[in-house]
Amino acid sequence: MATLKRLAEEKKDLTQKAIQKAAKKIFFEKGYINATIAEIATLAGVAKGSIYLYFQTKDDLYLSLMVPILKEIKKSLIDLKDKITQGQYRTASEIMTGFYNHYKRIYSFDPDGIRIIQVFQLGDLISTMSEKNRKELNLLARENFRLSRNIFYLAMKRKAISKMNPAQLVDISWSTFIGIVQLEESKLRLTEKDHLEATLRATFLILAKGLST
Amino acid sequence: MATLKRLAEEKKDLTQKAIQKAAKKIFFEKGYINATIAEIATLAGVAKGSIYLYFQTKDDLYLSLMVPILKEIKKSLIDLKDKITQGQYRTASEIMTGFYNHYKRIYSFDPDGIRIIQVFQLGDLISTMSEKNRKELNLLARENFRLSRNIFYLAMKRKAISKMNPAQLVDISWSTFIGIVQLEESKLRLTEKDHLEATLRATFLILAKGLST
Amino acid sequence: MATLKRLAEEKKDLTQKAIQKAAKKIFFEKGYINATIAEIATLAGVAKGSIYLYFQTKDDLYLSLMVPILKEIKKSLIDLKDKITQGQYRTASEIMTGFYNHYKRIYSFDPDGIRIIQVFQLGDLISTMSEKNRKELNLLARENFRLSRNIFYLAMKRKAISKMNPAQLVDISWSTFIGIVQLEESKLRLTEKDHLEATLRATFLILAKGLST
Amino acid sequence: MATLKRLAEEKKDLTQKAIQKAAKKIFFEKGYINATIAEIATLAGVAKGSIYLYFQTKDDLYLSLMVPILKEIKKSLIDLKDKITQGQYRTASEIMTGFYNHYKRIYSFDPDGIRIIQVFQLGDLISTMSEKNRKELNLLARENFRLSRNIFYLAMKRKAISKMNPAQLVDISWSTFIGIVQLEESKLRLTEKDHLEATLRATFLILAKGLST
DNA sequence: TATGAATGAGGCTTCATTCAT
DNA sequence: GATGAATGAAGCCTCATTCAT
Repeated sequence: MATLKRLAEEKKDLTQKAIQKAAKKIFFEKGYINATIAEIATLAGVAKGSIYLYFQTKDDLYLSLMVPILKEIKKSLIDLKDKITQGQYRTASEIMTGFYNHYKRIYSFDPDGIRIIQVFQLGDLISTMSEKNRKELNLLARENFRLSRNIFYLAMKRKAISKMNPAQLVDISWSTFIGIVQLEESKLRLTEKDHLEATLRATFLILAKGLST
Repeated sequence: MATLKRLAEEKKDLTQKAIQKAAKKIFFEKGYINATIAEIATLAGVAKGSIYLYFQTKDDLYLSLMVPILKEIKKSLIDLKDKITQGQYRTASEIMTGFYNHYKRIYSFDPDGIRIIQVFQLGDLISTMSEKNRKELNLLARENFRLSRNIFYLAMKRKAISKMNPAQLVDISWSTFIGIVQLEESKLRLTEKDHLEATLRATFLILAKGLST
Repeated sequence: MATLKRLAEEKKDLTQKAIQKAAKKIFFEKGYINATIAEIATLAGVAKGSIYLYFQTKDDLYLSLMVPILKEIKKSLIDLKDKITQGQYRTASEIMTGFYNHYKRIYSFDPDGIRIIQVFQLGDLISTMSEKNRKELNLLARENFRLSRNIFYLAMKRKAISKMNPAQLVDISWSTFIGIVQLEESKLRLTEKDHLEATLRATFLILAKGLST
Repeated sequence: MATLKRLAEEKKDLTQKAIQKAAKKIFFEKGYINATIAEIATLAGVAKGSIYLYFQTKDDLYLSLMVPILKEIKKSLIDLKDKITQGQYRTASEIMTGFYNHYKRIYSFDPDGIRIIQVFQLGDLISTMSEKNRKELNLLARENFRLSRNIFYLAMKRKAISKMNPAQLVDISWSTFIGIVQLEESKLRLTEKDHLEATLRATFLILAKGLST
C-alpha cells in the first residue's frame, strides 16, 4: 500500500518535472508573453488541463521554475562558505574568484533559470503566484541572501576584504552578475559573440582589487 | 500658409508626445503585458485608433520610449567626456565618480526609461519594431557605446585607470548600473526602502579603487 | 473506452456540422463581407472561440462549405456517366438533358453552395485557406473536371455529339450553368420571379442541338 | 464667368475620373474587401476626404465603375443592331458571330468592369448605393436589355434564328458570356493560360448551330 | 488523476467616415 | 473644394482556464 502510494507520488513528481522542463524550454524560446500553455502541454506530453493539476496559473508555473536554481545557488554558496571557513580562500582575490566561480557554476547549471529570475525581478508578473510557491521562494531567497552576507562578513572579519556594509556588498555582487548576464545575452542574440565569461571574470578581478585591504 | 502647416505639425507632435507620456506611465505601472492600448489612449486623451496614426504597433510604441533616454545618455556622456578632456577629472576616483553622476543623472531623467531598456534587453519583443525606430535605436545605442569606450580609452591613455579592454569596461560599467537598478527597484517594490543611490555610489567607489593605477 | 472516444468524436463532428450549417445560412444571407463570426457562432449555438477549434480562419470556414457540394457533384457525375455507359442516354439531346438534370440536381442539393463556389471563383479570398482544405478542394475539383471530360469524350466517341475539344466543352457547360444561376438569382432578388429552371432548360436544349451530329 | 465655371467643372470631372481609375485598379488587384479608400486616394493623388466629395460611400464608388461599361455595351449593341437592320448579318451564324464580337469588344474595353458587374450581380453590396447612381445604373441596364431583346426579336422575325422567347435568349447569351469570363479568369489566375477567347468563340459557334433555323 | 473540448473575455488593429481648418 | 488628423465601432482571433467525462 505504502509502496503503491509512493509509486503514484513518484509518477506525479515526474509529470511535474516534465511540465517544468517543457515550460522552461518554451518560456525561454518565446518569452513569457508568447509562450502558451497549449505548447508547453504538448511538449511535456500531457493534456492542457493537466497542467492545472500541478500549477494554479501560468504565472505560478513560471515562478516555480525559480525554485531549483535557488536551491542550486544555496548549495553552491554553502560550498563557497566552507572553503573560506576552512581557510582555502584567504585573500580578496581568492574570495572574489570564488564568487566568480560560484556565478559561473549556477549560470551553467541553468542559464534559462537566471533569465527567469530577471523577469521576476522586473516585476511584471507577481500577480497570481500561489501561496505555496511564494513562501518557498521567499524562504530560499532570504537564506541565500543571508549566506552571502555571512560570507562577506567573515571575509571582512578576517581582513581579507576591506570593511563595508556586507549586505550592500551582496547586492553589488549579485547585481553585477545579473547585469552582465543580461547585457551579454542581449549581445549574444544580436552578434552571436559570447563574451559572458570573459566579462564576468574581468569584473570580479576589478572588484577583487577594489575590495582588497 | 507655411505657418498654418507648421502649427498643424506642432499639434501633431504634441499629440505624439502625449501618447508617449501616457504610454510610459501605463507601461511602467502595469508592465508591458498588462498595459492596454485602450488605457493608454484614454490617459493620453485620444481615441484608440489615433495611436496607430503615430505608432505601428504596441511594440513600436513601447520601443519609441527608448529614444529620448538614449539621447539623454548621449548628451550626458558628451558632457562627461568634455570634463575629462578639459582635465577636470584626472584620477580613477574622479572619473568613476563622473560615471556615477552620469548614471544618477540619466536615472533621474527618466527612471521608467531605464526599465524599458531592460525589458528590451531581455528580448521579449523585438518582433514588430518599425524600421524607422529600429534604425534610430541602433544608431543611438552604437554612438553611446562608442562615446563610453572613448572615455575609458582616454582615461587609460592618461594612466588614470589601469589598462584593459575599454569596450569590456563599457560593458562592465553599464551592466553594473543596470543590474543595480533592477535589484534595488525590485527591493523597493517589496520593502519600500530606497537604497539605489547608496548602492550605486558604493559600487563605483569599489570600481574606482579596482581600476586605479 | 473505444466507444467513449467514438462518441466524443461523433459529438465533435456534429458541432462542426452545426457550425457549417449556420455559416452557410449567414454567409448566404449577408454575403461574405458582412457575415460575422459572432453571428455564426450564436446561430450554431457555440461560443465564438469554439469556431476556431474547427476552422483556422473565417476564410477557411467559408471554403470548407465547398467540399460537400463538390462531393455531391462527383456523385451526380458518376451517376450520369453510368447512364451513358449503360446506353441509357444515346443522343445529344439525351446527354444534354442528362447534364441539365445533373445541374438541376446539384443546385437543389445546395443552392448556397453554388454561390459559394462563385465567390470563390471570383477570387477575393484565396488568401488564408488552410493547407488541408486547399488540397481537398483541389483534388475534388480536378476529379470532377476529369469526370466531365470523360463523359463528353465518351459521347463524342459514340458520335452522339459532334467532335470538339472535350475539355473546352466542360468549361462551356459549367460556365453556362454558373452564369445562368448568377443572373437568375440576381433577377430573383430584384423581381421575385424565378426563371432559373426554365432558362437552364432552354439553354441545354440549344446546346443539344448545337452539339448534335 | 461661364468659362471659369466650365473650367472648374472640367477639373472636377477630371478628379472624379482619376479617382475612378485608381479605384478600378485597386479594387481589381485586391478585391472589394481588401481595397482601402486610403490606397485609392493615394493612387488617385487626392486626399482621403476628397473622395467623399465625389462619392457617398465606398460601395457607391465601386458601383459607379459600372456606368462607363454599361454605356460602352449600349454603343456596341446599337452598332450590332444597325448591322443586322442593314442586312449585313443574316444567318444565325453571322448574328451569333456578331454577338461574339460584341462581347469580345466590351471585354477588351474594360476587363475589370466585367468583374465589377459580376460582383454586383452576386449581390454582396447593394447596401448603400446613392440614389443618383442607382437610377443611372437601372436605366442603362434596362436599355441594354431592351436593345438585346430587340436584336433577337428582329433575328427571329427574319427567320435567321429559330423562334423562342427573346428575353430568355438575352439571358442565355449574357449568362454564357459572364460565366465563361468568370471561369476562364479564375483559371488564368491559377494556370496562367488564357483560354477566354477560344472558349467564347467555341460557345457562340455551338449556340449559332443550336439556334439556326 | 487525466483529458481536451468548450468557453468568452478581452486584446490588437483596421478603416470608412467625419469635420475643423 | 481640398485636406488629413481624428474618430470609434467593429472585426478577427487568442488563449488561460474550466469542467464534464
